[in-house]
Amino acid sequence: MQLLLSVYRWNSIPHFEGFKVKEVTSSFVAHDVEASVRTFWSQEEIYRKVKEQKKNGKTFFFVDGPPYTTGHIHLGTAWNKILKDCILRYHRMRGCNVIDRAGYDMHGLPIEVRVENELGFKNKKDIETFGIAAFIERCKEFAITHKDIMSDQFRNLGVWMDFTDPYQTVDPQYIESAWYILQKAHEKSLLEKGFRVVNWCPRCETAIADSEVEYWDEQDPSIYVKFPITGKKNEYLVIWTTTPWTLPANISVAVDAAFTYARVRAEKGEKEEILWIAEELVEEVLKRGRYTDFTVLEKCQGRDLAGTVYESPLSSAVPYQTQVIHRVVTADFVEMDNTGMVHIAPGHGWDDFLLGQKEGLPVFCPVEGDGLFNEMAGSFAGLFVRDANDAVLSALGDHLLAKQTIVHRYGHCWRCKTPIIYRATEQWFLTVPKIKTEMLAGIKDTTWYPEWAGSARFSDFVEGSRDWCISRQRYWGIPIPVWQCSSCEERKVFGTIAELNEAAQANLTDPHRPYVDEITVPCSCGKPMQRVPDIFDVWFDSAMASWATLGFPREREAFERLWPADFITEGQDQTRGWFYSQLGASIIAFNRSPYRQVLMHGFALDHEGKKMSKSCGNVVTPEEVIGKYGVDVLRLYILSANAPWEDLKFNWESVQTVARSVNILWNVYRFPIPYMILDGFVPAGGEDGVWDESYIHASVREMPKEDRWILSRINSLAREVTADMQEYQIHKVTRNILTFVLEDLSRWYVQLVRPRMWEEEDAPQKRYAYETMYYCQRMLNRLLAPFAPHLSEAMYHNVRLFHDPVSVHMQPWIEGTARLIDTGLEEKMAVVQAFDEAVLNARQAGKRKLRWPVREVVVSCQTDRVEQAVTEMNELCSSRANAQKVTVVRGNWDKLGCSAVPIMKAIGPGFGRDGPVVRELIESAEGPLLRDTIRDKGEAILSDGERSFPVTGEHVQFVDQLPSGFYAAGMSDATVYVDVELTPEIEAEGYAREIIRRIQDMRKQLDLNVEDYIRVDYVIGDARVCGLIDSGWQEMIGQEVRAFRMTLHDSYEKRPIENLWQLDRDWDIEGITITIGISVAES
RNA sequence: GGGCCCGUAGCAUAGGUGGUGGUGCACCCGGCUGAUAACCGGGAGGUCAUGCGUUCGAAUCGCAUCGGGCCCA
Repeated sequence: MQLLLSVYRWNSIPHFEGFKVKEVTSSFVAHDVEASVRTFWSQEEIYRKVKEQKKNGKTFFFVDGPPYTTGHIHLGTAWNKILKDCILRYHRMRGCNVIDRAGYDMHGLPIEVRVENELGFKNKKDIETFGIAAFIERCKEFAITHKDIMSDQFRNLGVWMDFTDPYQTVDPQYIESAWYILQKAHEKSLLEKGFRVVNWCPRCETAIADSEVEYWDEQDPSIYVKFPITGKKNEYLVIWTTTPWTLPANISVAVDAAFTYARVRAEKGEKEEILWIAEELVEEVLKRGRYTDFTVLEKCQGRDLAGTVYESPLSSAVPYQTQVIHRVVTADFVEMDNTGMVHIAPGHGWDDFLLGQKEGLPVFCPVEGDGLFNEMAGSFAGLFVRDANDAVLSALGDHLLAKQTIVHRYGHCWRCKTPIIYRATEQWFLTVPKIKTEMLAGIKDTTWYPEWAGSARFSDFVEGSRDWCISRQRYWGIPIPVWQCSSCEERKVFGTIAELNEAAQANLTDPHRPYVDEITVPCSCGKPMQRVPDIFDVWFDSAMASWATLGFPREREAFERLWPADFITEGQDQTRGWFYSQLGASIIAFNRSPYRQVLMHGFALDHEGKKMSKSCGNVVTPEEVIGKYGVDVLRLYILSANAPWEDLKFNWESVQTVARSVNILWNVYRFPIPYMILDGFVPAGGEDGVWDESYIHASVREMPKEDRWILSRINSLAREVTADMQEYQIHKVTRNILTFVLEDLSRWYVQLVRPRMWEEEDAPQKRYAYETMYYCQRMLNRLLAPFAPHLSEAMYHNVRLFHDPVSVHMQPWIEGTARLIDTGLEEKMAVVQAFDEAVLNARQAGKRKLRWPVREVVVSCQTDRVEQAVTEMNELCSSRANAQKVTVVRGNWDKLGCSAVPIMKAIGPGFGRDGPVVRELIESAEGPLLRDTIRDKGEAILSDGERSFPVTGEHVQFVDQLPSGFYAAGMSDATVYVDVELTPEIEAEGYAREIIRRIQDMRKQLDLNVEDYIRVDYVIGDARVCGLIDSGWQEMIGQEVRAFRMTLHDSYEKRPIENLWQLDRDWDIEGITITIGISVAES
């Protein structure tokens, strides 16, 4: 036997031409491995070469959902790109020519706000003063530098997408794609200009989308206000609001037609008033107003109140209010809370506005874009709306019935966090509801993963879609390509820059503001047409990504060949974001869904399932994980932790577990390498430097069972993994692969082939082991490549032959070869594994270490399955169990006795005062005989010589009695019995193995080379054990530990004093002290 | 307030079409020591969020409640 105690230096090992496998580090150092792989990729331009290799394959058109260029990625962004990367790598391995152009979302308010902060700006006037051109150049610079930073971060995740030429929403060509769609919308009459109430940020002075509104709790006044009814004395309608500043714009009061309202006389000390309040709420409202008593005078339904005319309580402060005829109307959104009457200001609320349209109410909005009241607001002019609340309250005077404060969710601008207001303004809209049917059909034409993401969630969302306000009163964005005549109603929508240049006789190249604003187009009426000043909502920008990334409309060929996208994947928040905007735009432009398959993924949350946020301090960054465990561990963790569409609850412990699995993988990989190097192993057929599987296919029939088994297992694995990939069950895929590595490769196959690996002769058995192991490595690397691209590359790189492709990522995917799969063998091996576990279990019960042989293991089995497996694999079973023989018996084992235990609970009532007699009879009966009798005849007659007692199954239970020295353990459908009784022979071998192990350990402590010989001098004080070893085991020990000379003494005193050993120490073996000294022999 | 998803041992995760809850980590005990700052085995640990219902029988089906996520209002 060959000893392999020290680490080989690879350059000192001879190797064959064409295959130069190297020794590898003893544990997996992620950073070194990943860094060297990264260097290899960039130096050898592997990504480019892989794409080159696949360029004639079937195209797989993927569209990257463009991240916003904030400049930093978080765990969710990392997940998103890792998911995309592994799917794209998988398709490339399957031979696809993958369109993998990355994209970036680079316009919009977030960047404007960042730049404003950098420049110390407070509002829009500062920007105008600074100059729009200078400002947007700063925005552009910000977007581009941050785009580059993010590309580097993505590359560091091992993501292989085209980051050298990403599509960018700021490119003129991209902007044209947006113009194109607006032109289409215009042609289809889906573009409307309208006066509407929108979410408005008074700081940014622009409309913002519903999706840009963030809600959180805010403290606001909660007031009850009396509106005097015209022509009645001292009689009021009572309304409730949390926004006093909207009262100057009050036009109406809404009631529910079916609610009952009460007219009550309310008393407060001397004072009396007549109030209208919803009947159910009277008491509560009056309590808040500190009224002392009330009487219900009259009741009526809401519909009867409609038409009632009232005065504004602010008419003296707001002159405009005196011109308004305020009346009560009915509405379906009124609820039975507060007063049951709703204050309506059509200029300040969406519902209010719609109701106003329906009822023909005037839209009054005395608030400017900066949130200040204008002259129309009378005495409030110049005040900021939220600051005007107090002024409004005092102007209400006695009309204020009650005032409290309330904490409620209120909307804020997502960028600057200013509380938003609702404001009626002129905006541009896409009338999405008109294309709802087509959108729903588009959803059905798309395959969704999971299915409910489309059929339930997204469909519901589209079902409730409203007009989309696409205009923003800002600077850094795609200008809306609408030119309007200054004098007539004429307007034009341009679809390309060329079209515009031609119409305007201009030479515009950069279509951004302010350059595009300078272009005027002559109108047919003779007057110039000017561009409307607005830009697009930034959410609109990415809507056309699927064709903009192909250069459409400027380029047509790629679009016609590739569009729509084969696949996209984004987070669940994009249901209302990118999934929606793309679908809408695509229906407008082409009347079909822009994607064929959509995978909706989850969010990255903290370990408690809470959102990660800076303020909570629970943020985990990708860099942190990479710093501790490396990129591939992060990737494998994130991909295996849960299904893609479920939220990820980040958990460091689980990351650690994945890291451990990866380390075991690394160990499995490096385990055979020293032996292969030593033997100069070259895989069969590899002499020409290219490996193929033909040898395995040709030899599989001759190979040992365990080799055939692992070959079968890895091919079964490939099949399962391929099937799961089709369904994007990536968590199952990665778990399955890691489990295979741990259970099948590391814990089983490697253990089984170990002895074959260290055989000295060039035996066919060893060759098979090498070939099998080599095959597994090559296959496993491919299966791992999409998920752990660095690790698989590093391993592949070391075991590939000289003319094999240089990268594992150029290797084809494997789907599993049917002829290598032997499910029967896999099932039998599963039985052996269960047997192995049971034996270890029984040994433990019998306190017999695995190192000590046992005489016999008996398997009593209930099924053919176990019987066949243990019979056919008997040799393997014996070797695993370290047993001299493994015996299979069907049914009960005849040496198994049983003892009868009386059940007194049944014997007492059954036999009365004879109970104790029966008990003794049962206890002294012969167990097996009694058991068989009761089994066969239903009862047994026990007699004490005088009387007989019929005993049945209810009186007695039977307990197995193991023969002396045997210990049992159960397994599925069988029980194993292990005889741990010692014989001198077994004991001798046991001690010999114990001694060998100690000497090996000492060699390791001395850091001896494998080829070094030693001298051993040892003392066994126990005369009997000394005798056992001396009776023929010394030679075996000597061989195993590579000793020239073994000197054994039966007492310490007999040791030659003059000898000094390089290492000399006492060992306690099974309670016996053995002293061992070793030294290197000078040959 | 509404839609969708999720809630299984300390933590994480399996459990189509209902039939006595598996696995990994951590923990405790033991083994191994020619992959070794590794590895293997065993043990303990669960009101399957809660309640009600359908059923001979529910983690699995239905309804309601609570908690979490995304989205909408």
